[in-house]
Amino acid sequence: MESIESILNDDFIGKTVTVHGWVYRIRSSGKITFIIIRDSTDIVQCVASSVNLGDRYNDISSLTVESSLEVTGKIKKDDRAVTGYEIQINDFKIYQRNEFFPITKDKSEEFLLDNRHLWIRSREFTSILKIRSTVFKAFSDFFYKNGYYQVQGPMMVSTATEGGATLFKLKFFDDDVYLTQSSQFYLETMIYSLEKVFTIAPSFRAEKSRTRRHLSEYWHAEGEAAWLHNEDMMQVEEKMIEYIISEVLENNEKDLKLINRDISKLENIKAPFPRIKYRDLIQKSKEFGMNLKYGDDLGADEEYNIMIHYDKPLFVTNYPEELKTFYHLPDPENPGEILCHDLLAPEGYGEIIGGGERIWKLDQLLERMQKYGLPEEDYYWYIDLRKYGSVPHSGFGLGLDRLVNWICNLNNIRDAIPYPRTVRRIKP
RNA sequence: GCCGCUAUAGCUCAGUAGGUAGAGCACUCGGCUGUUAACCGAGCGGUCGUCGGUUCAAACCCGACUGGCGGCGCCA
Repeated sequence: MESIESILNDDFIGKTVTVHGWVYRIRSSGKITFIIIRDSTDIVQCVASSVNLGDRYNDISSLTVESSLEVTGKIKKDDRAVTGYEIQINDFKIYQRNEFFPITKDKSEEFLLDNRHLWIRSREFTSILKIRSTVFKAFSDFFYKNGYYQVQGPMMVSTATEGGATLFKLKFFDDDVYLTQSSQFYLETMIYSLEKVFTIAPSFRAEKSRTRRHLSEYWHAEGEAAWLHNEDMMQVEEKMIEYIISEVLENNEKDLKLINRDISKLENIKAPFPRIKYRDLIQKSKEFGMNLKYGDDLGADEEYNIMIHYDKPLFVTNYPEELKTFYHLPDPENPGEILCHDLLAPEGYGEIIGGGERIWKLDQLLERMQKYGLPEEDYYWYIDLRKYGSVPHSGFGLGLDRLVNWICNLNNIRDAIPYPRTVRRIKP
């Protein structure tokens, strides 16, 4: 048995091969039928003729799209075939003869989402999922290569990380628990032994967001490292993004072409990435056609207006403390600012990473928690980390689906994940 | 939470100053030995999202509800 990709070259001309897969297209003209067969690697045109197959010809010429089969035949080079070669069928085995496949050439967004379990077989989706696979692998590989350990936190938690309003609540025996929004705090507990850790885990946000860059369940890649400061962490992240993209370029060139991605834009993504302080960005906002004042948060429109001017990702640092949550370390040199960073992706995509240096001194953390009205009892274990051998440390959270969305230049984050969960979509 | 758009055949869509519902694709049958989401002929296919209102008459006008899509806020 050969993969389709492996037989599409001149070495196989004249040889007899067997491939198996699914009917991608089928066209019949009486005594000759063209069947395009698809497997996970590629597609190939196969020719069935009544002269070769005799009585069995009708069995194969009447097949329907997505029926599964195995064919054996000799390979011929032919420019008329979609991938340049074709198989002259002289034997075949049908595994399943389908009723008609529901997805045809006309398709609405809603229909395709309802039939996502079938739509993911499409060539575009297959390529996106291959790229996504590379992104996940490259993320892990990068951190393994840099001495990080992979760890896992719980998905069911009793406290919020970001804020109270966006948690999914569920019953846990007699108690209420929440689905995690971030594994950050649990990663922080592990740096005191492992020093450098990362995780890939789902995070859940009950925000009723109706946008093309939000999911209710998304894949969160997080890292946390002892002894690193904000700038150190940014250097790790830019190398990580550069590595992931270089791996995609190396392993998925065919897939990027199939989805019509402009590869030169990705080839340009090399560290270091530019950095700008929030207050400088506010000053510069007029150049980007906006009139922002200090204290304004960067919304989707602002990120877009900024990032269409950059061809590399951009770090925005030193946000005012009011714009971010309680655990960020205040900048001793710039009162009112914190040592944090967001990474905005180019081509208008916007935020893909949020990170920064964490407060590591006990009194400072308690003071900030009080300001935010957070109950110390619920966070006793997080507070304990500042009592026993506390050290400076930094971390980040990356939205892997957002990264895939950008790398594939997709229009909607839904198409960066096989089964998107949004406020309006829980099936299939 | 707020704003906008949308719902007609299995799928994509048209439809009318309010008067018995239409095309393409898919499917079935027939034809075709070089197709490229083939082509030609015939057939099959609808309680026009649901409920209510206006009217002699509603897919069409009005209201409510439900599903879906997009935008904002929030974030990754």
